[in-house]
Amino acid sequence: MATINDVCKLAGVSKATVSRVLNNTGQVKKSTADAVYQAMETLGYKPNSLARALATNCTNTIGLVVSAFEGAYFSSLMRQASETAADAGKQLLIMDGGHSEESELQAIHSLVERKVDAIVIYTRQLSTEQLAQLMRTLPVPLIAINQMVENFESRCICFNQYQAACDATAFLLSQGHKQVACITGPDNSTNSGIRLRGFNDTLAQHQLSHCGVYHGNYFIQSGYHACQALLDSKQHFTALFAANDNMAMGAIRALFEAGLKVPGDVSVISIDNDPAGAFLVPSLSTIMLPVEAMAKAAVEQALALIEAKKISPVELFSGSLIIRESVDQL
Amino acid sequence: MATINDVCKLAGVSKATVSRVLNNTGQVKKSTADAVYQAMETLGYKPNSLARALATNCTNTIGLVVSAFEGAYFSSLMRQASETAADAGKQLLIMDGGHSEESELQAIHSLVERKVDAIVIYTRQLSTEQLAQLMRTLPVPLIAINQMVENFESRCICFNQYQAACDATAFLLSQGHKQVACITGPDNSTNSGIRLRGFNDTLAQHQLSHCGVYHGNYFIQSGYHACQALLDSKQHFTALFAANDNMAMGAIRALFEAGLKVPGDVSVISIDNDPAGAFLVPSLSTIMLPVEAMAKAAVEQALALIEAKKISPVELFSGSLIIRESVDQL
DNA sequence: TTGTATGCGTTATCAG
DNA sequence: CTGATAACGCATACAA
Repeated sequence: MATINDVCKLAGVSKATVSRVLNNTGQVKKSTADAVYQAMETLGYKPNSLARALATNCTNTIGLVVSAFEGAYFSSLMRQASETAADAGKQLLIMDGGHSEESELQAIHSLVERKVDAIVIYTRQLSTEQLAQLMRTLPVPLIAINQMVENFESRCICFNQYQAACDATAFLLSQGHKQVACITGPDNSTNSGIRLRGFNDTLAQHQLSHCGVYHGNYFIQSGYHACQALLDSKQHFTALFAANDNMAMGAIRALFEAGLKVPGDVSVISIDNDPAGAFLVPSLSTIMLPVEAMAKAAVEQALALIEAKKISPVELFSGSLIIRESVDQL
Repeated sequence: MATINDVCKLAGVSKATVSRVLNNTGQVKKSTADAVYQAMETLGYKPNSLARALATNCTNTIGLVVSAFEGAYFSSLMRQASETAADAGKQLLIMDGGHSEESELQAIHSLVERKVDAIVIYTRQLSTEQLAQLMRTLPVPLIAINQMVENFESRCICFNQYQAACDATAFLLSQGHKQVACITGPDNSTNSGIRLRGFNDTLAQHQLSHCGVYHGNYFIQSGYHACQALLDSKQHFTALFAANDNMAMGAIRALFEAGLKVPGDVSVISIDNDPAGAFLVPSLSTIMLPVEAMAKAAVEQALALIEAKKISPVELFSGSLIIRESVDQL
């Protein structure tokens, strides 16, 4: 591995000059610049990013903490974040936040130790208080996806969870359903609670109440098991609202195994718009969650904070209803 | 951010001593060690990983290049690689290889510049010659998943693609099917070609030939479109072999839209064992691809190479048939 | 336009 | 057992 010193010798100049032509900083005579380029070329010189980072205190890296690698949601999140960062000449360092509060905190601190320039986190474990504290004390900007932190609104990229749940539920009601069950996320999850509230509030507006609420963990198996529990309860229902597409898929399987047809016997709607949903049989009605736009916004906000630009607040992202086959009129 | 110098002053010792207690290298009197610990504690000192990496030429990071973030296959790959690396005290730096040869090469070089200790790559673009050259010239160990490179067998983690395709096809034939079509991967992909060969060879062994071969790109949409093309060809077929679960899902949707029942009219089998396949209606028969074991093996092999241990060759991983509902007897 | 010298935060090799 | 001091590779203020 050739270093800057090797280039110096071959080009017959000093480190400072090489550094100048490397970074286009300061004036360099064309002829010497050419000599330097020539030397770099023949040596196959690549600057050592570690040394550069140590000297400049800037790694050109943005950290991303996700709470899972599985599922279309996180795939889209990672892809878009990666592309947005790349477009800005930064790299994305993806870390698994694991499934506990400690592991998420550890992931953050690990990124801090690695001197990333900013951190974007999708958290399912940290409270808004913890996030507020981190935003206050961390040596680098922290952007949160899907958590609203008071006094740090411009660092929060949020989706209108409540509205999405309301829209999904309202659509079921508009199709004549009056007996609606729900599979939502974990008991201790803020967003899961909000979606549940949207569901219940919408029912209440129509003088209805739910036919059972069960909790899953957003994975497909949990939807399957939650739906089995729902069926075991013998509560009659003609429609089901699942808090995400994966759980809806699991639920549809459980309904099928119970001899129930979708949407003939039970209509199903959920949230996310996993691309696979369009190809299922029946295809899945859902609320489109603009995760790519949110990921892009999160990284762009992080980039702005790195540049110490004045950060403009971010819009609240909202979903839109996508009607497919899994919901039928009663 | 407290540095080692701050710790020095507070503890009243030299950098060397602090470094010693930090890394458990050399003898330190218990009392001074305690003083150093105390100082680190009160200052909240965290060693700067960049400086450490610059001095030791070791970043404790392993690079992983994937060719997509989407799909259960890569999710499992990333998760397992991440966990295996973490268990060894290393971090995983995931990079998108993009969809071209150049972008894959760029990802590799980007990781090299970042001084990762080793690189694991799942490539769909690089030829074995290119990989051989990289393995020969790169300053860090390179491990390839799903490509066999001559003279570097111990750096290749491979799946028996051929056998998997044979097993899948043979199962269809064993169920009495004689008119079998195929949706495989891209035309220029080695593995796609191998799977196709396994398919054709197995048919030939039974004096049969295929009822159409179409190419997709492993995404669900491509399976859908490939199957539509197949249907448009008016070739009659009672079974379909798809090179991965995603394309099988897309194909099933296309069959459904054409009024064909799975498995009543057409049986479908594929390769991967995406966890979602078990929950589809009908559930998907497939060949289990042990991607997690392979990811683990890849990272472990990388770790061994970093330690300059003598690397033992790696087994050829093979699949196993998983029979579910999507295949029926003729 | 170019070179010198210093610092970034560690590790590691010496002496003491 | 401990402390100077020289790397590691690069950026940059200051001189020339």
